[in-house]
Amino acid sequence: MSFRLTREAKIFKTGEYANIFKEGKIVRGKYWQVIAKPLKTSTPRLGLAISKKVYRLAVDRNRFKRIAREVFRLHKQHLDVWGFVVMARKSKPVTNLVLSAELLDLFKKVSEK
RNA sequence: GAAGUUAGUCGAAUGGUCGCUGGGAUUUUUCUCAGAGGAAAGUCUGGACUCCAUAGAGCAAAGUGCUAGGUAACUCCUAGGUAUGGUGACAUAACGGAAAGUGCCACAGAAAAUAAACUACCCUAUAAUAGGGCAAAGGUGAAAAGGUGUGGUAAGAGCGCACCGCACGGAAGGCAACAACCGUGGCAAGGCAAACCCCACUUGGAGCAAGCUCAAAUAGGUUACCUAUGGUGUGACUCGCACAAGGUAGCGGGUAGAGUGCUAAAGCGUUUUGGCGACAAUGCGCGUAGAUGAAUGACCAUUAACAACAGAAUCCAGCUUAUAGACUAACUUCCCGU
Repeated sequence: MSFRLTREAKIFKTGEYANIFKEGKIVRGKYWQVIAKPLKTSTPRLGLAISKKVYRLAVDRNRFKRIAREVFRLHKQHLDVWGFVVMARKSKPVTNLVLSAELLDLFKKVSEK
């Protein structure tokens, strides 16, 4: 069992993003918003779309990206094979633990929907 | 000891587990090395680099504006001058020109400028006013044609004189800006040039998504050959001439995409020498992120503290702004003790 986050597990192509945005299911939380769609690949895949409009500072955006990657990496064994695009939502600052807990919850919710 | 001024340093550390990006080794999954900042920020200057343009000169536009130096270069830095602020260490400065011209100067005030005369003061005539003299006193304002004293006068006034200030001329000294000092002048019609403007000097444009290389699919261009003793047009017909369609192969342009530019650099540390200094020369050592839907992280433990501002995107030099806390050196003022 590997916790590695390889290139196959990331979304790179513009077309793939557009496809998920167009046809995916949306789940909103307090701090996150996840858009997801089933895939035919062997593993689930992660894409990040943290807007400059939501968090102006690069430091804040990096923090959200890292948390999203970390949560995905540690739990992708238990996730369904979907493409997940993660977006941040504007909120008051909270601890990393709260953020990770909510994101994991959203990952599970979106595939049950 | 307290309060400050200036210059500078650090910006949590160590260990463990799970990861990320790049290089190297091994050759197929392991090992090993490296991996954000003092501002990486704002994109405000100046360069390197790339492409385009370019005979030369000027206009326009923009910028700069005390002096000398430093630098690849600058609107930067250093040293000095002057002015202003501070008891002081020090700090600050768009610091050329207002007798080239234009414009503006709110309110208040008699008057905001070719000066003028409201309340006053003085003289003459007459009564309540007129004519003349004057700018000392009052009041307004950010600003009203030097200040104090003394002589002088009808009252006054640089009208005369002394000191201070100012302007002009000379001038020790200084590379220079400037200026010790000496003399002359009774002394000037304000301010604003980060208002237009004048003077002097500087500047070609665009930027790494610059640019260079490779290069699918589709469409289109072009060349050759084939279908072909074919088709269409011209024509009564034949020859001839012109044109089109399909296929195959080649050529060049070029989109997606990929590579390159891409990190060794006006580099960092240090020795000696020159210089007040910015800095320069010299020897020795080091070899230091390079992503591209974008790495440098998460969790746990210990350290008295769980920490600010904040995340590289072609690279340098600077400027500006943000910054919890900790520390160093020199200097200043005040207080206490010897």
